[in-house]
Amino acid sequence: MPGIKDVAERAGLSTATVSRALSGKGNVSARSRERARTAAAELGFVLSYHASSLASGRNHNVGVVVPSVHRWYFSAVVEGVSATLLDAGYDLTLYNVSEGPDRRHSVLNDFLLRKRVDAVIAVSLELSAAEIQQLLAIHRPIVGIGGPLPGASTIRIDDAGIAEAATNHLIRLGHSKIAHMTGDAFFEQDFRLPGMRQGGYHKAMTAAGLPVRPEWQVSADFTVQGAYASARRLLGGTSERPTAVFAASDEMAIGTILAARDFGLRIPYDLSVIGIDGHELGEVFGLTTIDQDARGQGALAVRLLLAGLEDAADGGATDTEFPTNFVVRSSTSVPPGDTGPTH
Amino acid sequence: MPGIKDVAERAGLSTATVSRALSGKGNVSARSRERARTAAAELGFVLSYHASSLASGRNHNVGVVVPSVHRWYFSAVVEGVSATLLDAGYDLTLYNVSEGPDRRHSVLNDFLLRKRVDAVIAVSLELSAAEIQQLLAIHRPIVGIGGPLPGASTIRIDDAGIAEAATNHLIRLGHSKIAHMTGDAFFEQDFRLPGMRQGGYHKAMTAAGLPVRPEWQVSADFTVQGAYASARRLLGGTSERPTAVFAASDEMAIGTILAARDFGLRIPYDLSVIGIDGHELGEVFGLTTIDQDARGQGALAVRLLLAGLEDAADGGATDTEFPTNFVVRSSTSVPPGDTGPTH
DNA sequence: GGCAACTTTGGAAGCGCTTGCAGATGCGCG
DNA sequence: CGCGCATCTGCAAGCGCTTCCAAAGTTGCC
Repeated sequence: MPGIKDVAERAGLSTATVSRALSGKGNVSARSRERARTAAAELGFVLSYHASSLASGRNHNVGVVVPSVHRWYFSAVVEGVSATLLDAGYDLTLYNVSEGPDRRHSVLNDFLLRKRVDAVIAVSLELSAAEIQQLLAIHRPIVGIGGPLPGASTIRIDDAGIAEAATNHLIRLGHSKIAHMTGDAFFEQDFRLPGMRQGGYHKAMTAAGLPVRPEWQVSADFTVQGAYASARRLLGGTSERPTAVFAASDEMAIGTILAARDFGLRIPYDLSVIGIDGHELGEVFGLTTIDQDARGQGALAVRLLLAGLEDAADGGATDTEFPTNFVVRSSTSVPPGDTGPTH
Repeated sequence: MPGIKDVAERAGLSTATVSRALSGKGNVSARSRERARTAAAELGFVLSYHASSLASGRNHNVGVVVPSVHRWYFSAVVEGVSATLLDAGYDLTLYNVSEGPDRRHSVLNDFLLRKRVDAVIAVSLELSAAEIQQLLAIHRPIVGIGGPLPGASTIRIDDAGIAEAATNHLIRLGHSKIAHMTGDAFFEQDFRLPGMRQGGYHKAMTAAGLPVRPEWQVSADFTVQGAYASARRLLGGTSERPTAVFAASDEMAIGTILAARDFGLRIPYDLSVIGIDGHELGEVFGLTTIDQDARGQGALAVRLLLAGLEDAADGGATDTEFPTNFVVRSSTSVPPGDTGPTH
């Protein structure tokens, strides 16, 4: 493998000049730059990543910690992160910690702290204050996607607000018997996202003077299959059936629709369903939802990070609210027996 | 940040001994090892990744190239890869090349070749002979998952065989009007997987003396929504309707089931559907399928790779066939009007 | 008890770059 | 024409480890 020395020799320059020429930093005459470039190209030379990282202290590598890349939201975020990072010439080191907190812990200690990454993006992961301090202590910017990360920059959507909006959409259509499907155990590790959305639902219901019936509060694990099981219980039970369901995610909304179909309920005539996410499958099910551009969130996270790395001005922690987009399709309409919206 | 020197000083040893003690390579007395360990722990010392890589030539990092981490199969493989790699103390650098061939190309040149990774795992990506040579030339073992990669080790399932088995399952139930949904454009970049599965279908049909009707050969992009659209055309068209559909993936099978339901077809009474994958949603839909353990494939790939790296005995290219598992659920049964299997 | 054969240790030379520093070169202007 | 300043270049000192080599310490055996 050719080294920078070989290039220098061939170009008739010193390694210092070649290094400057290829990296674009420092003053180099056009002639030298050209020579260095052609020599490098002719030899098929590529900088040794480790050598330059060691010498410069920069890695061009960011660590991404996600609960599970096999889930819709996280993989979408990772795609956004990946594309933006690749464009900027950065590597992405993936830490998929689906095995649980132990894995998360060891990843932090054994990998992230080993000076391999310039920064870390934590998706929907709640790090302890101590963990954040560790990272900040070694001057690694952190950005969290999906919730507050004390001391770090974050990107999040207005969970409470959109949940309220979703609920209000149903209320405005004339519904009063509105159930809510929220998240459960799996998302304990996250930023209490289910709680925030639930809060928005409560707020809207209360503001409209509607009862929040306990038997209409169900939960699932944010998957279609989990929601399907929960929805069967909700809709097939002996208690009165709601006329609308607000699910905290599109996958859960879809699970609910599937369960409803099993009971012969027609969507939206017998049951309105609304979700949150902007899942690709939404279209097939005609799902009304609030689209959060997960890829866009990932891309933004990277841009924030890189801005911070380049400026070196440690910018301080910022908290960015990412915009969402209400998408009305055919899974919501007026309640059964109703003739139109309340006004 | 403490360096190995600080540890050596504190432990009253040389850096050489500390290095050996911490890495476990070379002979070190129990006493020295203990001292080095405690000193390191007390100082919160972690090896600098780049420095040790540079000095040793080993990276403890493998590159994983996938078409898109947002798709079921790839993300499952990545999870398997990730878990196994993390256990072995390796980093995983993710190259998500969903933006197309240009991205794939630049990734290879700008990243993989920069000596950053010890090995690469390519998932369902067809690399050109030249690309493979480049990687092999710099002594980077490659393993491909999902098809033949000339010169590299591969892991794959018996696509033709399971497609044949799936088709035979339908034939044995008494079906003769069997449609096939195969993949399309997106998978051009892959290992002709659709073609292999199609081949198996053809073989089974022909062996049973059944016609392969062109109007029953449809294709989609391996997604639920794509298959849904195709299936609507297949089932809602004017031509005779098949009594069974063999879809080349579970997601496409699910899309087919959804479309069938739209037409009021009952599964499996009016239409049998079988897929391939072992998708989590299979259970909700009662989908009969052939389970390929995607996570397991990822894990195996890593094990092969590490074995190769450790032995340094460049093992040569191996081709491993990964076992699959037939899962019969409720989406397949005898054809309408039939009373039971043929024997 | 002495010698060969191990085991353990430290010195020091890199690994392949980047970058501070100082010298060389070029240019504008009085 | 000479001086000052800006631009370009090369030398050499690292970056923080690993590992070769030789020296020192142990052990076992005849």
